[in-house]
Amino acid sequence: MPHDTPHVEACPGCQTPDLAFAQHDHGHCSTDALTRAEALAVARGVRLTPVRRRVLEILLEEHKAMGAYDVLTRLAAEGFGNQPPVAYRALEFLEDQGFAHRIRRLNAFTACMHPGEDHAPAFLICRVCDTVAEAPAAPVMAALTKAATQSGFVIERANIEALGLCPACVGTA
Amino acid sequence: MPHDTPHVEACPGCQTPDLAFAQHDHGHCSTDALTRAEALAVARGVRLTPVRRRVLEILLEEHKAMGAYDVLTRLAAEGFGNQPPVAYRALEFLEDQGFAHRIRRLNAFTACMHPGEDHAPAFLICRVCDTVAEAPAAPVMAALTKAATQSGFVIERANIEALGLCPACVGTA
DNA sequence: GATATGTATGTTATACTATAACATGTCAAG
DNA sequence: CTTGACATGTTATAGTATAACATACATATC
Repeated sequence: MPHDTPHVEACPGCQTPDLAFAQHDHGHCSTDALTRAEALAVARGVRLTPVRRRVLEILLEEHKAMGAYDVLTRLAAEGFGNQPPVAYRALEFLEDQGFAHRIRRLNAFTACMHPGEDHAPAFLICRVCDTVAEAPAAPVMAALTKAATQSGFVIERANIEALGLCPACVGTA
Repeated sequence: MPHDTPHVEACPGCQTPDLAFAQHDHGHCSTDALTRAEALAVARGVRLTPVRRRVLEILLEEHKAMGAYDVLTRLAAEGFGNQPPVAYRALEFLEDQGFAHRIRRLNAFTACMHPGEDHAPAFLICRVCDTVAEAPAAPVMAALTKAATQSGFVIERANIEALGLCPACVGTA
């Protein structure tokens, strides 16, 4: 088991929430997330095929929310399919496996920085610089689950997305 | 001030979260929400014009999430404009004023049942019967705000949407 | 190795969602 | 009565997503 240490404890850029917007060694985050995804795919018996893997790499490289058509453009330039379903299918796979997240507010997708860890992602979207941060949302999810349970509703998936101002843009505004 | 009593305390269908999915006197909810919206519009100096008002009525009547084009179809049938911007503008106004909510997961809109009350809406979407309930989410929002604040992020708006099974569909499945 | 089966991808076409841009109308203040 | 702000009408187009079917590729089984 090559991943005894959770990513959040090993990655300086992810260690604390307040660093989520700060500069950090993203190369480390990327390779780590990819390695984890590969291991998880094997463990689950699903196939991280070339297209799927490449899409994940692209999302990791860009390190920002990308539209399906942005991803598709990159894929096409590299000789993969150039029709929308190619991108959407790969993105759907990645989302199903928890390797990427869909940000509905932006009609966009972003790589998950903590694949394999059971986490409820909450996204903080800066309306000025468009930066997206994945915030730790276990308490948020807990509160949501509680509210749902009181109604007898069983949650399977949740989207938690906040729009506002990131630290940098709060300062300049 | 004609609205000393919060809607939630007066509406049997909204009083408790677990009734959100239950049958209730929706006619009451509708007229009440509309009355409140009218009063709020006056108080704020914004105009609840015929189109805007009609869109809100439609959302209240249907009592479910509607796509912009669904709304547009109804508007067109009633002699209002029949071009997309007509519907989108009215819906945007209603959302800005807190009279309606946008559910991004569904690309749809729904009337707010508690206009004027400062509430953070969370939506519980049943993937079987497509019913959408607006759950009380103050604790959820509090947790989200806390997480954001730790990053120095300032939240202006948030979407909290959960997909799963409503009480009725949990039973049959 | 041939073949069957499930899964993944290629491809065409189209459906659905949303907004830009500009013209026209309406209302209320000065 | 005209000016300015806001609302609506209208045309056109941009952007997002999926249905449906054909083909290829993997693995398991005979």
